[in-house]
Amino acid sequence: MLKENRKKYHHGDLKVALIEAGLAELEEKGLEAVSLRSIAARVGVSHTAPKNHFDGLRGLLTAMATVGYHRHAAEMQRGVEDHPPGKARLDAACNGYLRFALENPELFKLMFTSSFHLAEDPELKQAGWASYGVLRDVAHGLDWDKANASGGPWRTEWMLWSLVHGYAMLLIDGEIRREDDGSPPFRMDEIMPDFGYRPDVAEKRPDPFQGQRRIED
Amino acid sequence: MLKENRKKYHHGDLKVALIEAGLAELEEKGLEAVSLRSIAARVGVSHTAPKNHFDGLRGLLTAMATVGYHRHAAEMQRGVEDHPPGKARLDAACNGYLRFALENPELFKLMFTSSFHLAEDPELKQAGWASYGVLRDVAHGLDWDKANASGGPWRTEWMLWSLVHGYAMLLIDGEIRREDDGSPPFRMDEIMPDFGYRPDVAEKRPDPFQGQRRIED
DNA sequence: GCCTCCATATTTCCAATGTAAATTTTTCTT
DNA sequence: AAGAAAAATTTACATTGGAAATATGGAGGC
Repeated sequence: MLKENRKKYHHGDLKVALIEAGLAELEEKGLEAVSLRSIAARVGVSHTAPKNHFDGLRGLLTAMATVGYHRHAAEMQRGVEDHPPGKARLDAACNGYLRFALENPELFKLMFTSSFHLAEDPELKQAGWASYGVLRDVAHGLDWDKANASGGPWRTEWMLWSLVHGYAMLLIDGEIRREDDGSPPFRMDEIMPDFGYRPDVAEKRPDPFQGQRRIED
Repeated sequence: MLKENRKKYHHGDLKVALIEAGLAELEEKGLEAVSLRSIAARVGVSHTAPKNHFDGLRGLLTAMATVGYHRHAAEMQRGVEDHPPGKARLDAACNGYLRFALENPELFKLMFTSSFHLAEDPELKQAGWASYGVLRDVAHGLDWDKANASGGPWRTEWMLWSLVHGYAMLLIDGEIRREDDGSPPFRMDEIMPDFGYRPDVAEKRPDPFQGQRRIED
């Protein structure tokens, strides 16, 4: 998937090996503790070997974040397909969003902290758009703000995204936590307001990405 | 305010001087680029001088984050006092939340990234609670989820906090942005749903902080 | 006023990190 | 087979956070 055209050099597929090792180090040690040298050592190459494949540490983290967005999108999509359009599908997608964030907290923080990666990287941007696109698709037709329609066509999308994202962030960082243990996993409907599904507005909104959205490159 | 009892040693008030220098460096260079050495150099002391006042870099960042929470709470409170309880007051507090985040993005990220500071620091926790308390107070009596009342007594608070916090995070990181420039500042009511104010439920909810909330120490 | 004590700050040193440059090794092309 | 190109290593360097030993200067007792 991320493999290069040429097959076997000294290492074989150092690029993907570094990404995988980086992802492992990331969740083991945390975002602030990952280092180029430890990732390289994990793969068994010298600490300057990654330079042939990535633009420094930031470049490697960018590639890792890109993989993160792909998995993020897949995790949302997982629950979506089992439900018809409407509230159930929205819940499924949001629970996927939360599930990914809580199971991959360091990767999630990496994805959404632009100072750690190269935010202008085309592949990263595309993967991010694709991930947002999943959420956007399930929000399509859901109207949260019937009573107050000002604020532009993306208002509901932004509101929904803000809600899920903020909940994920506050949970990851420990700002929101349950007192009692043995509790069930956090789910989106714990804080989700009552949405209405209005098929009559389902076709009225423009696509801000204009077909640029796709998972695979 | 944060000044110590003793007044003038070699430097005078190195502790607060370091915090102020740290806050300046933070917004100038960004969260990932601040260093103990550069902060110490800015004040004009050796790079190990901070060790007498803080537990390493993490300790200094913790003190900076604590100041950040105080300012955050003050910024929210600023708009609150001009409005009566209800939607207007809520909007004012949330706009304060957003304003602070957008004007102090690096400090905001520091506050809400536990891997950068010492999350168990008592002063930090207290300041964080105080900040949340402002938001909680304006949410008191607002009922967002009339139709669906499951999820515990903090459901509306968590929902509101998630919404504001997620919007702030996505704006700071550039995930949400306007296409056209010369645009007005982001405000919360752009994504805020229609709240209802119900004085009849205003006294029913327990205080999870039980009086621990206070701005000044 | 002098002297001791101790908080404060400095100097020195060290390991770890990211990056650059030059060099070596391996693979590909012709 | 030979030269070119790619991949990886070696060496070097500046910066960082932190530890340890040392110096400094004010506070309080006499």
